[in-house]
Amino acid sequence: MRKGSTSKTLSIKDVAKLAGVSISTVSRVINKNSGVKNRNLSKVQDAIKQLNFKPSVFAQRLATGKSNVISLVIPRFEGIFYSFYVLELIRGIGTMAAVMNLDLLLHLSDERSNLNFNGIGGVIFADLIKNKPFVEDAVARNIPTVVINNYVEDMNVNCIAIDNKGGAEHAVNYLIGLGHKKIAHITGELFTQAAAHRFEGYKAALKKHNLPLEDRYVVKTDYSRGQARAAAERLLKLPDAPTAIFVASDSMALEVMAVARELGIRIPADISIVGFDDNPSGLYGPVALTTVRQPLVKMAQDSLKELNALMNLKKKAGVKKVYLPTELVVRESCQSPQSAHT
Amino acid sequence: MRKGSTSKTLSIKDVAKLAGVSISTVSRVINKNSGVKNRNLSKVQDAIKQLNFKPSVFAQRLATGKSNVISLVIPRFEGIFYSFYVLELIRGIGTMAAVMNLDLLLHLSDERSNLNFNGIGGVIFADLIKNKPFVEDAVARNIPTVVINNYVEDMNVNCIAIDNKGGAEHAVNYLIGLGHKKIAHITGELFTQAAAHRFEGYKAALKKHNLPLEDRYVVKTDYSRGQARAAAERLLKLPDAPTAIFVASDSMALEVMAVARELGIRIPADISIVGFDDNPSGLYGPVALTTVRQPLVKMAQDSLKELNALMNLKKKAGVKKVYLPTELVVRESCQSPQSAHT
DNA sequence: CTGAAAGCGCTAACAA
DNA sequence: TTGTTAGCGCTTTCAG
Repeated sequence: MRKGSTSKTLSIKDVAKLAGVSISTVSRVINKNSGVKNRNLSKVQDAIKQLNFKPSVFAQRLATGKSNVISLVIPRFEGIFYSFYVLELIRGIGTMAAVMNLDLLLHLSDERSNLNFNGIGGVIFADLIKNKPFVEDAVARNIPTVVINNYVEDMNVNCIAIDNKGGAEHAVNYLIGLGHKKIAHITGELFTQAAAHRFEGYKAALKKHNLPLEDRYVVKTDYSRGQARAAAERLLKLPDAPTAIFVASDSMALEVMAVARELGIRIPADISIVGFDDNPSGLYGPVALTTVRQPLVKMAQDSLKELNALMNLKKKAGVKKVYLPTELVVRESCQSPQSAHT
Repeated sequence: MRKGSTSKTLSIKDVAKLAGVSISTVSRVINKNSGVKNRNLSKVQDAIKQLNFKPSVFAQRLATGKSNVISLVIPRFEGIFYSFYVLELIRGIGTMAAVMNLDLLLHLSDERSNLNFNGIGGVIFADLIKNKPFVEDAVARNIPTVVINNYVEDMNVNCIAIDNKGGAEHAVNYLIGLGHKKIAHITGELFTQAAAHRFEGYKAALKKHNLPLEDRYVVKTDYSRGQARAAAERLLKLPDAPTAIFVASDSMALEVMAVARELGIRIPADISIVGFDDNPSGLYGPVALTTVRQPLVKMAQDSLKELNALMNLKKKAGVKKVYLPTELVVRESCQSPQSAHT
């Protein structure tokens, strides 16, 4: 704790002196409290402008016991930063925080982190790879907390998650409806709930239609394009190759499409591909990718609204746990299998 | 300023009471000050552990006048969030901040933002789209400040930038060395310094080798894949099509390669492509992308080191302005033009 | 409508 | 080696 730098801080006192009023009056102006005579109001406003004064949020925090600063905790593991999703999240939350006049602390945590939520107004956990203990800490400290992108069964905490299972199921049902029977799945990092649930959705859809779950049609990856490429090669070269592949992310799906093209396999004539994310990159390329859209920005915004509500509540409210629905975006990368045609 | 939530804060007093010592002793333990008897030391440590106490950084800030919190300011314009670079930056700075025990505030700013640096220990500005006024404010307030990804000529502020011009020049020189004479350039968003400098590097290389700068070989874009696609189509269908294209970002270069492939144009036999970024995505695909590597993570880390140094200085040091060198990564997407062969 | 004064949680002299 | 106390910059009763 012995580091940092000083800045000869301009204080409310300086403003008061310049305006010829007491510090309380200045405080009232800063806080837009009604009940300041117009004459004084403008004197203070002028002084503030002239000095370019901004109040210290630290002092405000201390005096009020209230905090506008919220913390966004993102687990720091390799894979997470290669995902479309983190950036969308940061963007959504960052923008919303600015709108709501909240200060956003960004914490990239790992199991060795020492997060200090003391004085923090609220916390958003994005995913829950190894940081359940931090969530417990935040909850124990009575700090408004919401977990996103992870439906939390075993803790009494608010959460907003994407219905990954439903989305995956929907996608695979769609393929089945098209007539596909040999449907492969390229998973993401299965220790993330999202990837695990997508896998489950895949299995559920197969089961529902009495299609067998075949080991050789499931390839597990870490979400990287490299592993997606390897997975695609493996699947496409199978003697009894699948006629459709459900891929756990768009960026991997794009890689799969690239591999197919290189192998002279036509999309969607020879193979159908469905991704997950609705990453704008999927729109370009020769064949627009059919995918599952997840409301990432909505999740980000909802979490902040929820947090804000919690922060303004006096009493503890019961926790809310929600799944946000996904949407299948049908574009050009799927069709009925050839065999079903000819 | 009237929002936020309270958390009945556990204070140093509670620890003191439980440990049976005075608050100063507790403070000494927290700050690892030597001169606390072992017996008391462990009593306090036990109490801290038992209560799960963490000191309030706000109170610490107020008492010491020093701040561990730094602010990362990123301009919020559409394009910036589609870039590889922002994520790398956040990752680099976020990780480094954790290591250095600094709290990282994330500010997505636009011209209407009202950034309050009062009490902030230091600021990093990533890029400088429309927020020069904020930089001026920070500097005026004597807050340690460093600007990254933008070489600032007209302000007395530290900056660390990538040598975009040199990198671009190097890339184009390489193409020229290979025998190319008809070299096109797809730019990024030219109001970013990076894109502008890359364009300048392109022009400088042409000029140096007495190659004409042809309007029809330069296409301006916003860095998006969509516009890259349009640009590629336009260039590749030109009657007198270029034999090489220098593209201002890897993600756009990948799109260009995709278009070429769709058009039956071989890479690198028919056209050579060079990107910029060293985005790992460039490694996959049928032809690995030759590109210019920019030390983004180093830039992020250096900026934080620099900032930390500034924060620990008592006196103002002279400002440092540096360009970080790039590196041409030769992979498979370039070769001598056909005409020069046959 | 305005000012004086107490206090938020902590640190840093200063005393003891 | 430890405790007492005066602030840090701000908000918020409570008088006036």
